[in-house]
Amino acid sequence: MPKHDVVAKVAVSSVTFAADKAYDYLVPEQWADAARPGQRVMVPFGAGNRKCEGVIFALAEREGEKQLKQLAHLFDDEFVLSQEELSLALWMKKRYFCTLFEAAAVQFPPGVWNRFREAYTSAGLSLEQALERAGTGKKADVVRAVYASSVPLSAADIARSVTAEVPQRLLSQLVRDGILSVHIEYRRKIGDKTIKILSLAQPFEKACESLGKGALGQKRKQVLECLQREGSLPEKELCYLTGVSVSALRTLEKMGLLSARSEEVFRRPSEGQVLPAPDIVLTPEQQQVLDGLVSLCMESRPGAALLHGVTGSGKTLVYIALIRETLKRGKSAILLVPEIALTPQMLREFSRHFGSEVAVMHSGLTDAQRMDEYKRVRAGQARVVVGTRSAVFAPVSGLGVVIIDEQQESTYHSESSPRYDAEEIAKYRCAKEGGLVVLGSATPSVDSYYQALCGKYHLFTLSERYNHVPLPQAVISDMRSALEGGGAALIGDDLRRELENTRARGEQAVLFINRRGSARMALCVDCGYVPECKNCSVAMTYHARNGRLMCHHCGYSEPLSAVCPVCGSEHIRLIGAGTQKVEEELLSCLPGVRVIRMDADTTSGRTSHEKLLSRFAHGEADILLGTQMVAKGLDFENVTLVGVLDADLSLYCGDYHAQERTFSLLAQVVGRAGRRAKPGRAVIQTYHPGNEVIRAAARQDYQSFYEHEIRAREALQVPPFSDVFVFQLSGAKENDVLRAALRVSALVVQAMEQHFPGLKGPVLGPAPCAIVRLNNKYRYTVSFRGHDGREARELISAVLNALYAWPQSRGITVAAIRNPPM
DNA sequence: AGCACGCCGACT
DNA sequence: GTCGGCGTGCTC
Repeated sequence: MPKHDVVAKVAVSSVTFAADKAYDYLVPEQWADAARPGQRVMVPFGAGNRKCEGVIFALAEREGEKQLKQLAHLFDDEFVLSQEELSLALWMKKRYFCTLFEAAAVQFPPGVWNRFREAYTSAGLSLEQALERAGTGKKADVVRAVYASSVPLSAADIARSVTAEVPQRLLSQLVRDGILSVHIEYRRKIGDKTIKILSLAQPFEKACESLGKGALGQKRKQVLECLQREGSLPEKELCYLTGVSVSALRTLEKMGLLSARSEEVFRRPSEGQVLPAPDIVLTPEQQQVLDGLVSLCMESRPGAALLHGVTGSGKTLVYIALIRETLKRGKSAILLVPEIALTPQMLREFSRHFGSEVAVMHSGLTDAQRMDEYKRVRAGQARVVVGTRSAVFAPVSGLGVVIIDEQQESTYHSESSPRYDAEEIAKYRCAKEGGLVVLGSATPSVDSYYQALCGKYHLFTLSERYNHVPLPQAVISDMRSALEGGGAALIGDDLRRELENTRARGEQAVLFINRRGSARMALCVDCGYVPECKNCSVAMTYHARNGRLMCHHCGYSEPLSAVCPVCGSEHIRLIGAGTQKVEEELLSCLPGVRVIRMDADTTSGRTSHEKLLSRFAHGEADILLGTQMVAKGLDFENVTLVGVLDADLSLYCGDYHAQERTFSLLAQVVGRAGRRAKPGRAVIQTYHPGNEVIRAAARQDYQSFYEHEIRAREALQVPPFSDVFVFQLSGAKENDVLRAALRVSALVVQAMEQHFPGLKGPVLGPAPCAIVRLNNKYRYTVSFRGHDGREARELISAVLNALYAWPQSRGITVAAIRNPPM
């Protein structure tokens, strides 16, 4: 009997919130010296002892005689969370109501979690012996599959090869009976990110011969036809165009009808051509802000600063100067940007200033690249991290400053568990490490601005545009008159005139269409039927490029039918002002105009996006037309006109963020015009020309927007005056979800009355979410308002635990969110 | 979430 | 008689 006395407290994946805690495992002697807190492990978990990933949170002496399981595997010590990171995970569990494992896992570079798998091989018996021991039925099939394979198979491989579900239990039994053996296999080192390009392996006619007749044959034929037309296509693209699944393509590949090759898809911005860093020349105003920020950094408890700079005031230059100062003091810096702003131009800019000191972290990188960057940061080779939301966890040492650019963007809130807010994580880290949080924006969130005015944040303002370029002159164009004149024109007279003038001067224009308005739906004119997604309660969107109706939420698609499935009518029309329709209208009112369209139809890959932009930059078109994606971060010398086609569409929807979002979007779009020498103009088309938000955005007048909005917030008692807590419930059966939501509501009321007298106030809901059914799950919310603090968090934890303890909550998942974005 | 244990109906 | 349906309780 070996002496085991070291116990590891492990956060285990696949544990639900209800059962979440650190589980005790014995550390086998072979690892007794190697095991450390923060290390990744595999553990047997649950009745089936299925192998789960885990993270050691602590090591302890064994106490009591309780039967404990052993760690199954201790991973290498390449990626280990520090004590601080483990503490952060504990804090995140309390704050975001996630599991310990989830909170720990986000702090590792993504690739580390899928570098291994459980692999099954023969235990060395002959096939006859093995079959005899295994018996008949499914077990025999599994045994045959594994024994026939020359390479180890994962559970998924086995399931695929016997074309049936294979429960873990069955595999465990076969291992226990000495028929199969299992080991953990590190997969081949992650290579460069590639995409799969498919093409016909045989001449089209010949390939068609081997297809079946039925529906399946038809679908396959479509794939072949598509390739015949296009030559070769990326796998994803082929799925999009034909609506078949990836696995269906794999089958065709196996049948020898398609051939595949790999192509590298993304390259790190090359470090070879590092240009000398240009001198930073700050305006007096910028210098003053910089001095203020730097002196805050010097304080022992720096806190947070809000940098409010109008569009074009040169915030980026201040960031760069601030980071430089931070490095000089021997500290590190993190700059967070919204996904969309992370353009190659911007990265190049940072490389020029900081060279190899910059590490980039965002989802466009391959896992291997992210791990490399992670290692460079941890080793102290890169002390400047530029990245999106998750870069806030970058393992820098001596954190001097975290800058969050365009701080109001909702991309800083994670939408899946752990639902963290990067800004809060930044504050937590800076509070521990003595760093400064800088929130930068042209249109700060109302909440942050309020905190700044209260003195909770230090407020800095950049009110002059860099080089004194004047703000664009914005015109609000009343579209109601266009409506009266019959026909719902998309381009009003004001905008048309401006477009003509701009074109006559040889300058360019950017037109922006709200995403909500760009959706084109199918409609049966006779019975009013609108095709909905079969998984979600939303109308499907028509995509001209593949002629299919697609669901933007779950990815389901079907061909546009010429006949109404309800009444049999053939009068199916497409409605909605898609970018394509706008393009048609542009061409008819400005003959010969050159338009580049940017939307889901024209930009499927990252490269096509960039290609379109560079074509526009080179003057290959007069007008760039697109959805949100044209609103941000673009900076073209020759663009002097910006048009917003439907400014209202995001105003009157749903929650209390709508006004703020609309203002921010419009102000950014308007700010795009005339950023250099030439003066800019903007036309905002709206059906509500008197709306305060739109008028303020046209003037780029944040102050008056704020004054207006803060009063509304006070009246509604929403942030910053009160916090909003939302329980989001979802499940497959609508009645069950509703019942659970009612239960949550009752539990909250009860808890308030009995244990949390400090929290009182109306409990709202259950209310259906905007999209009640999403991916075949029904969704309801329950919410209440109150001040955030220990009490509120304890109440939520208590309610969640009580709900999970309630038998009828089976099959229901609940998330609790404080002040949800969007 | 999985998975096992347990208790009821339709099959060899 | 037993294979397999899904109700309920636990996971070191």
